[in-house]
Amino acid sequence: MGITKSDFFSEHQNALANQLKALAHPARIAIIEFLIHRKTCVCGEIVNELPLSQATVSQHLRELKLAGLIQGSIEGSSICYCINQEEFGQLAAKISELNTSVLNIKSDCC
Amino acid sequence: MGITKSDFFSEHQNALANQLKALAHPARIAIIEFLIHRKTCVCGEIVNELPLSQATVSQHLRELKLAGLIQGSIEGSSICYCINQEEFGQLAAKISELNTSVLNIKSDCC
DNA sequence: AATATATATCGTAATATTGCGATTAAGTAA
DNA sequence: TTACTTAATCGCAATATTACGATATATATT
Repeated sequence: MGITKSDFFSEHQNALANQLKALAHPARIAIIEFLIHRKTCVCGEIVNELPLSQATVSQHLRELKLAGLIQGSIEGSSICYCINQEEFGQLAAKISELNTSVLNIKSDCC
Repeated sequence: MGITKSDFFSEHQNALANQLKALAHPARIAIIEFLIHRKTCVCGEIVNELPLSQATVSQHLRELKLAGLIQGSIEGSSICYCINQEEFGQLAAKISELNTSVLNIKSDCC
């Protein structure tokens, strides 16, 4: 990302930016949508759903996991992934809050 | 961002990823929050609010504008910025929709 | 134990982002 | 016109991301 000056921004600004960044890739959105579509935990099928190599998919899963948006548990020889509903809900709530504030703005010049 | 294989993902996945990416930086969140806090269009003060150079802030504003999240209009010798409430609302709605679907998942294994 | 399957990690090349100084462009004021 | 102000753009260096082949790890099966 280049030299991001995180130190100069607030904790919540950095935290929100990090979670949004985790979601801000088509492959990772596709993963989330797949997990949503299946409505349960998904074991070992995600790689086949994406037009990317196994290594790359694993990396994307890792980033979603690091951001707390998904979680995985070992299930036999494969790994089950599901969305962390709590975290995802909190992220959605933050965006919703921002939007509520946005709706309070009376823009009269732009 | 490296070689992102946008071609292999759907239009809406790429579009959502792009808007999220625009928001996924602490400086750009700070800009949005500043515009929210002021509750009106803001002319020529944004540079002073951020711990970044004028050139860098201008770049961040450009990215937010490109993503449609803010808009600017020339006002004398400076430029007034405000949030594009319509676009921002649509982004928030998409996240909210995703979250609604997430809440429908019954995760029983993770 | 040996093999097969599933996933993570390493190493690396290609590309993108971040940040800033310097410059440009365009309006305002003198 | 000249000087001042404000914001965009250029060019570049530093750093981050993306993607993948190769390899490692860990469990399951034979």
